[in-house]
Amino acid sequence: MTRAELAVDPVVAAQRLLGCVLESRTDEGNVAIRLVEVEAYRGGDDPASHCYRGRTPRNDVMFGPAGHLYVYFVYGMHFCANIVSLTDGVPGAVLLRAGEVVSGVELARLRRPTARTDAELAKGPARLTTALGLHRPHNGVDLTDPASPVRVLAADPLPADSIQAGPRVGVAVAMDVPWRFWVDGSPAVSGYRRGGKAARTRT
DNA sequence: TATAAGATCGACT
DNA sequence: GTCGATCTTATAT
Repeated sequence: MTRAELAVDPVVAAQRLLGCVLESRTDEGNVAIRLVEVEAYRGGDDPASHCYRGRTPRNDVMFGPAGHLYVYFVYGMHFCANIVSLTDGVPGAVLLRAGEVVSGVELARLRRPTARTDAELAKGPARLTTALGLHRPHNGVDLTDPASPVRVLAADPLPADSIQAGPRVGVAVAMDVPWRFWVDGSPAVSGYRRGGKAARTRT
């Protein structure tokens, strides 16, 4: 996967990333995951994006070059990972929502002891991030650098009719834009959950 | 300095 | 289906 292929609108990059393989290499071993569910986030006009209100220390990498990893901490206990798209100061990213472990299954099981089936190992953004062993230090790594501990490997494009689209999960705003994309039929797709307790403001 | 809310998960009723 | 855990980040005084 090249930087140029990712330096496009996140809605395009998201569909392009479906089916691609994300590989992480650590001291513990390697894990590779085939992406089956992603979501697009855009700065500026997207109120659900972390960049909506401008550049901050947290979302800084989203303003940088495409192909870098954006890792952030949420809900006091989970990490989520994004792939930065667009560039030239225009922020955008693709949230990695779910995938199928294609290599390093044993290590993924160790990292995800609560998963009852292999399909659950990376079924959800925080689960996927945990299965890959990604943490705060991985924020900003270049996924297109062969020497990087985390990389995206290109895959053959999926047939258009196998890609489904729908509203994003867990966001309380902009629910009318179908910027969540997933591979039809994969057992690892996390499925739709409306914004829960944290997403609801006053009644 | 203080406070509110969050791109979730898993346990429990 | 509903709720609690847990803490960082951003925004308001």
